Amino acid sequence: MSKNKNTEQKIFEAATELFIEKGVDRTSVRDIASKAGINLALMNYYFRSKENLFDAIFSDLVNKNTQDLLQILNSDLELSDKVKKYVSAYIDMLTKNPLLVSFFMAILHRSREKITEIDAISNLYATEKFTQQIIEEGKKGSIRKTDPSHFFVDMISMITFPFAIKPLIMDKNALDEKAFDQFIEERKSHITQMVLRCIEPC
Amino acid sequence: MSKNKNTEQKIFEAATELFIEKGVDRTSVRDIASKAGINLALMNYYFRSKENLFDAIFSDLVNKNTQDLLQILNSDLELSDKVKKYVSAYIDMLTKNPLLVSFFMAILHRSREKITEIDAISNLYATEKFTQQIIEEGKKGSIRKTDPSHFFVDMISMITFPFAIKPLIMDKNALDEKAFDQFIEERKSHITQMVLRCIEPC
DNA sequence: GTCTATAACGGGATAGAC
DNA sequence: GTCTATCCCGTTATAGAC
Repeated sequence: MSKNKNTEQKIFEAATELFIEKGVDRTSVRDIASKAGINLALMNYYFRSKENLFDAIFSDLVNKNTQDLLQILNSDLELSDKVKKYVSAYIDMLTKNPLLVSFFMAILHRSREKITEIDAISNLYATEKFTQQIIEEGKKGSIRKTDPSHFFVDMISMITFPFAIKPLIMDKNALDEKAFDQFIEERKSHITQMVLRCIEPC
Repeated sequence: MSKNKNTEQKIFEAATELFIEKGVDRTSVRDIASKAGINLALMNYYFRSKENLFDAIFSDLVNKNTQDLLQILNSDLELSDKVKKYVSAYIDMLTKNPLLVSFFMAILHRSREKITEIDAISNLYATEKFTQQIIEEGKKGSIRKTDPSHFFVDMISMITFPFAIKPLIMDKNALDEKAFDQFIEERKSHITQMVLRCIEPC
């Protein structure tokens, strides 16, 4: 945006947008150079290759968009407040970046061999505190005994998957962009109530 | 497999496997021809282009793998039996084709502009009968009043999403293939119980 | 650091013989 | 129908001048 950004940053940002929008394999380095307003040789000067640039971008995207969410999970909040806040913050983040899930899924298919070697990925599931909380409250009896793995998978499935299939949901229910956002907004309380109801003590 | 298969079929099957395994954009027509044991010119003789071949394959994959599931949803089964059977059949299908969700998600990112123009896609949500059932049972009071759109999205999210993030689940929980299948198998009853519990009358 | 020019390759698609 | 040969284009990456 600003003219004062250095070249490396301009390349990085242009590539980020294009990768998310068109996909890595359908974005050429010429596209990137053109969007960044520089020559394509500079791309190779700053990043050694397209794949290298992609690795950097992907790690950055993961880091940037998961820090706040992780902080919530590992906070000292009471469980139901934590779930409510997590669901809401997650959905807000994805609403601001509506293609992020879809892009991430595409990468998970494209690069599944190397995906777990990316350092930033462990950020996605550094949920020890949250896990412990569920186990301990289960022991205390304040919630039903719950498998934290399934519980976590349930939550992120219901939060993120609708973004991945957004075009299908819009088509099926004849929604425009605004109505889709409304549908997603409804899911905040829907998901929260749902997962909390299922761990209520018997 | 059999030597008697005609060429068109051999191309179709080779391409299907490669597309699912490596992704459409990372599969070349030379890869396809080689795997099918024919020359690449034949690919263009039978299908006009790679993109055309892909369209045919994608529609076929959707049709082939959703018919049984749709039949369950639109059957006369009682709601809780229907959900149980649907969840189980869906998970069985995906367990047999473990890359299908991931591939489908990648396509949903790659081809999201044209995805809803594909005829076979409407198969995915021809769920009128199921929808009606939820509304009517809600009115009768045999279940809680439930928004069928959210209910359906919840179900397919919890069923399918774990397959899309399989490498992450395996890494986080230190699972091998067998343990992952076990985790998925557990989800059959887990998901069924969860969604049914949430529509129990108040 | 930034550019132009180009190398080196692989891609999809087609012509034309058989 | 099936093949070989080839076209033509876009791709990533690099060499080398400034």
